[in-house]
Formats: sequence, C-alpha cells, structure tokens
Amino acid sequence: MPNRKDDFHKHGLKVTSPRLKILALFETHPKKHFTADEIFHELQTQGEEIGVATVYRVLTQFHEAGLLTRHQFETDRYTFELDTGEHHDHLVCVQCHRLIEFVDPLLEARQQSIAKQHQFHMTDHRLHIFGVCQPCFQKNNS
Amino acid sequence: MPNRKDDFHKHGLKVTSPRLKILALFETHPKKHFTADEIFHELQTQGEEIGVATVYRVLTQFHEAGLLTRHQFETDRYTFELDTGEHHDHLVCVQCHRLIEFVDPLLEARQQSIAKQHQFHMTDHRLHIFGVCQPCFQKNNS
DNA sequence: GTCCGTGCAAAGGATTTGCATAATC
DNA sequence: GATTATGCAAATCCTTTGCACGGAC
Repeated sequence: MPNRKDDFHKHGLKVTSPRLKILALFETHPKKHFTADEIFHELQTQGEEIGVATVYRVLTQFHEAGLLTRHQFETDRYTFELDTGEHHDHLVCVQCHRLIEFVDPLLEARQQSIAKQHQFHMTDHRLHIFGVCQPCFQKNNS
Repeated sequence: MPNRKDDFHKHGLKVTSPRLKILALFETHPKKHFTADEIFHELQTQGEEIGVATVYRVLTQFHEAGLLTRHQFETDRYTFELDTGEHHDHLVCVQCHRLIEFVDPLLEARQQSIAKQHQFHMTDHRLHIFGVCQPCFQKNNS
C-alpha cells in the first residue's frame, strides 16, 4: 500500500509541505470540487503561508500525475477533484453551482459506439448536464 | 422569410457594418467554428477595420440573440458557431483540434432520464468526446 | 436629433513565469 | 551540496469596460 511519499516520488515530485497540505485538503473532502482560488483561500484560513503560484503549480503537477481530475464547467475557471480512478459525469446546477456526480453504463457504451462510427480513437469524454437542482427549483417557487 | 435586417431588429440590434460582416463570415462557413480572435484576424485580412472589442461585443449579442452557439472545448477560449436550432454534440480531436458534430437520439433520451432520476430540471447539456481523429491517427503510424 | 454602436486603450480576472531564496534528497 | 520548490511580483492571455466620436433610425 503506497503512501503519499511514494505517490510523489513516483512522479519525480519531492515531498514538501505545500504538496502535502493541498493533497490533504482533497482527501479530507473526498467528493468536493475545488478551484485553485478556493484552495488558496482555504489554506490561508488555516494559517498556511502558501503563494498562489505554488497552488497552481502543484495542482497542475497533481493533474499530470493523475492524482487529480480537472474540469471546466460554466465559468472560465478550472475545477479540480480527487481522481479515484472511476470515471463519472456531472449534473451542474446553473443556479447554486452544486455538482452531482453520476455514472451510467448505457451512456458510456453508447459513446464508445459513436466514436467508433466516426473512426474516432476516443481517449476521454465529458458529459455535463446543466439545469436547476431540486432545492433551487423549490426556492424559486416559494 | 425574415432577412438579417429583421433578425437584428427583432433583438433590438441596429444594422451595422461589423454585425453584417461577422454574420456573413459564419454564413459563408456554415459548419465552421470560430474563436473571437480568428474572426478578428479573418476580418483584418479582408481589409476590414473592426476592433477586437467590437468582435467580442457582437459575438456576445449574437449568442444572446440565439444566432450563435458558444462552446468551451479543451482550451480556455470560447468557440462560436451558427445556431441552426438543432442541438448537436462534438467529437474533438485532441491533436488537430478538428471538430465533428453528431446527434444521437438515444443519448439525448438517456440524459433526460438521468436528469429526472436526480430530480434535476435540465436546461441544457454538453457532451464532448475527446480523441484522435482518423487522419491524425494514420499520420502517427506512418 | 436621439440613441445605440464603434474603436481605442486601459482595466480585469485567471493563470503562468522569472528570479532569488529556501527546502528536499 | 546539487537540484528542485517556493514566494513574490511582474507578465501573459483572453475578455470586458470607459469614454468620446460616428452612424443608424
């Protein structure tokens, strides 16, 4: 069972305080999605002295190392989450920006088949369903 | 059969040279996707004196008027295409950035059903299948 | 003539980069 | 001790905005 230290070394990354802190943040919020800015502020709140540049660099390295997944939803910012190895897609609430994850084998299979139809060598795919979540919907009608 | 003039007036837009030029560019390249910058340079090449700011403003107005669709693919730039009224999804070549459009009723239906399962009031959705297109694939193996 | 649209340059926000210092190995 | 990381600030990229002038209606 490899630990963080091995994870880092495996990808040529030294074990440093900023890297441990950032990874810990993701691990203590398993399903949460963070933007670079959110991480920066969260760490600042915790009293850590980490620069924005480091946050961006570390996130990019983690993404390249396969530790994190990077998404782009409505806005023009990147969103990161722990890469658990299981692919999943997202429902995005356009009102409160809440994210709901889901996996659907039928959709997965169908996408494979479409790629094949177009002689496309699929490497990845991304499905975002935008809409209003139930809590927001109720709020709107009350 | 409403013409461009009507299209513009309907949305409170005056008929101006930049707007006509930009729309014409899309109409002469029906299936093509453009970034703001590409439009700016294309018009410059044609000897037009249109500022970048105007290009961005007009694209946003056209998008709000429903004349254009706006996408965000791999990069951090927006991509625009003529809105023909028919929804479609995209295959994106990660190598040459070629875009292939497709529509699949099964996928559409399945997405509706997933949204319903999660009590989600779907307004829109976006499916990007990333991969390597056939021409690029062959190029790689030769 | 009024109001909207334009060009220019400056501002804005997210992300990256250069560089000297500081930490890991 | 050599090399990689960090923090800071400046730089970069795409996009938006303020403002005075010009064009549409």
